[in-house]
Amino acid sequence: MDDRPYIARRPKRADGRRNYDAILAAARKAFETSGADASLEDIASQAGVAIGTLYRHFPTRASLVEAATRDGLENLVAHAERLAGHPDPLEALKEWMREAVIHFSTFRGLVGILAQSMYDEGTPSHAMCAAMHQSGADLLRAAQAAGRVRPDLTPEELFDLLSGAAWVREQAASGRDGSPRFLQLVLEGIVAPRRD
Amino acid sequence: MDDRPYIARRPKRADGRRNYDAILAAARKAFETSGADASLEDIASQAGVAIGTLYRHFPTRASLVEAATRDGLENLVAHAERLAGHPDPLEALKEWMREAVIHFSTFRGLVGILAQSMYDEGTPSHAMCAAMHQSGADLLRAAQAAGRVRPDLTPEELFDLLSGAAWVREQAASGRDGSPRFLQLVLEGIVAPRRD
DNA sequence: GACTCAACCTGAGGGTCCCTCAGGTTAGTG
DNA sequence: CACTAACCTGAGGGACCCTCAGGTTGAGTC
Repeated sequence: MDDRPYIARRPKRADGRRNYDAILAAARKAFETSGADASLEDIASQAGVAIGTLYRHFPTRASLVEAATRDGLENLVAHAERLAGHPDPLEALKEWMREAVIHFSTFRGLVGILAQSMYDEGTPSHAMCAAMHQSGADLLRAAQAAGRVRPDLTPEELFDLLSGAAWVREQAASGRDGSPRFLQLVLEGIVAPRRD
Repeated sequence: MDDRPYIARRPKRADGRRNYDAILAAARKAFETSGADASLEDIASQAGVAIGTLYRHFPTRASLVEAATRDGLENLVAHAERLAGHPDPLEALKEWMREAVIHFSTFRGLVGILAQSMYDEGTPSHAMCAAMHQSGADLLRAAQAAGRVRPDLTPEELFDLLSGAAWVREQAASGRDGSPRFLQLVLEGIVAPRRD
């Protein structure tokens, strides 16, 4: 009947809100150190709460991930709006992409979830991803209109490049990090070819 | 004492070889449909063998993955050697990269394992990855020597690009597949800039 | 302050998967 | 045919997942 994705809402009762916040804090910490497949039972016990309580507030792992990353992605969208008026649309796009890659690789496994959510409605993070898609597409279009980015690049391709860069960054989290270089190469690859 | 990675060897006794092969065949099928984290117990039962037998031949999941993908990666290295004499070194590099991306994304989760193995000795797939690294580096160097690829690109960066492309391909396995386009963009991005 | 009840919490428990290991079986050799 | 190293089995303990029956409590109402 109602197959909309479950988006965790901050509950109404005081004890509910307390636990919700504690779980979220524990989850952020656990995701950071163990990746998106951190043990939910560990998170619950770290939050000082029984496992059933965690499931009450966050019925799926995806809904917990969504709640844990919502702020960061909201900031990303907000930043895109600020950048919309930038005098140099290519520079604006580049800066946004750099920031996006960092957010996408906040913890191991996140970029996979986001890539999944991007085109799969019925996923908790889909709404946020759609908003980001919009932001990225706008910045891209502006840079293309100014003739600064190859005109055949689509927003979907842009996000593939972004996701790839974020994945490389997340892989390299421990050790050699080639991701700034990766994005650099990608960026240099998508600028409009100079006129002959 | 001996912390070399465990590489599965084809066993000596006839029953051992039979089971080894059956497990490998079942594993290939399971990885293909369920990804690298397919259930080992399913694989064992699919092979008509008890779980202990699977662990006897393949003490770790990584060793099973290594055995299941060894052939494909060996082919990739062999292909590189054949391409070494290609008249157009850029075309040779491109073709090899296209093939590499396909092999890296044989099943979901493989490219992550390979990226891990690339710089982590003590991993079953490390030997194969090192060989591939060599192959790729040779083709890259040749294309650079011919002035066809930007000279500042390192082999490590090449493999980051390849892995990123493979990851995007593996993500999109079900549905929209942007991977040929991804690699295309990358390839166009790394060619040497035309002289002014 | 007592009452009410929806919201909330708990943790036992059944399911899946991981990996180990003690004990039984068998292929191949002399 | 006897011997043994190689091989096989599957029970079992541990981690994690997720559900649900039953108990507790915050907050509104009188």
